Amino acid sequence: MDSKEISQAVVSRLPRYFRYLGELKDSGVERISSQELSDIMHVTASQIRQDFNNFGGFGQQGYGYNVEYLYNEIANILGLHEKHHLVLIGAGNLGQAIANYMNFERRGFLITGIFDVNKEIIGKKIKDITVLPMSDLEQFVKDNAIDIGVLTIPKSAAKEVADRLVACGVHAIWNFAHVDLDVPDDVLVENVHLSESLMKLSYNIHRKSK
Amino acid sequence: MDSKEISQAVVSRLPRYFRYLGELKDSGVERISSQELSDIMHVTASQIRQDFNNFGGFGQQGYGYNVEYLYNEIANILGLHEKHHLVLIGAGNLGQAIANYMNFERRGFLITGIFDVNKEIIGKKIKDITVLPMSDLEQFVKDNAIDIGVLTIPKSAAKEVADRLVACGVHAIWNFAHVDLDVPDDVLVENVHLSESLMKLSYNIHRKSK
DNA sequence: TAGATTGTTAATCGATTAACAATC
DNA sequence: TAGATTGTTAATCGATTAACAATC
Repeated sequence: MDSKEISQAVVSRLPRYFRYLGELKDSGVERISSQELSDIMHVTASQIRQDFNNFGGFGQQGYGYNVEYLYNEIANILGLHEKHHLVLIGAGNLGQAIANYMNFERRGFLITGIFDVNKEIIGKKIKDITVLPMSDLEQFVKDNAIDIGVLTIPKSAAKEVADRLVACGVHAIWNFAHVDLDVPDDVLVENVHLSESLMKLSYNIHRKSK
Repeated sequence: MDSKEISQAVVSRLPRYFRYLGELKDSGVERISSQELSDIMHVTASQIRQDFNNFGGFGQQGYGYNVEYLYNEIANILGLHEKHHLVLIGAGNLGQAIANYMNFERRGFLITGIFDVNKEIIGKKIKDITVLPMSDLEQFVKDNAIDIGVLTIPKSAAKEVADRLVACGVHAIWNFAHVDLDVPDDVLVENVHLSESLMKLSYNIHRKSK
């Protein structure tokens, strides 16, 4: 069906379109042209039209785009109308921050299980979810149709836990550990490497000061 | 001096090179060729050589690259040999996760002040640092030569706080709030938009399942 | 209908890869 | 010296921008 592959450059711009369209929708804007959106988002109108047309014709000549319609189409493209069940491995500050961030839930990302190695934390509740020991992981994943694993653990443990997740059927990993995971081709990994982000900032500070 | 501008595509690969070279160094590897590094990192040898040569000739024909030398050069390029003083605004879970992540400190990023609006949190200590009220922000930034502001606050407050930081001289912002900040040209912003990262993962899951 | 704005093709720009001469 | 591997130029590939015919 889908013949041409969409580049990740395009994909990485979709969430931002989605955010702006959501804001426009919430403020009651009904229609918008690529030029108006271009002015607001500081990307070229040409790129906006090219990006949208990767997925089909959402606009109308002489009119522009209907904000609500386009918003929903992008939600569809991003898979935000589907529910996802997540396990979060590592209930430290970062894990808790993610578990408590309600907006993910609103978009269909349901934190279903939380796991940790620390006996002090196991058994406690985070957002109504009891933290379980790592030994329960495989059974839990199978029983709860988990499709995303979130790794908020130190890099030393990340590869082993990733292997365990993959072995019991998880096919997508949101990885906050500062290590590159080595998974089969059909398993998706999305990395959030905070220290790399900070180093980029550092580079630009350093360059500017010269 | 520096005539040609380095593209952000190159810059965003540097931290990863730095990480792998650090690991090689720690495991006692003395020299490495672009081909060997290519095999390990899964990028082309050609790209590795091109990337490094943006900053000068770090290798030697017939030999390759000295791991420790290259590691230090990249640290220099990234500005990791300079100290940075950070204020962290928002002492929730995410703020605490960042404050407690020791590795930033090791690279010269010193969390010097922590601020919050919540009276329950103000006065408490996070990693030996007393959380201060927002009213102290400007004076603190001036007194402590702060050069980076970290925004771990809700999007509703982010723009206003960013303006305050910029007004008192902060020229770099590490922004975790899900909003695009509008700052003067000479102020650097590095965004970490977690929900956009998760949506990208969602897109790829959704696409794969078709 | 006339005006506006998309969808799409063509042109440009930039980034990646390939090739090889320079040289350690 | 011969072999290896860089530094760098040239070729290719892909992404962005410009232009405009299609059409609402």
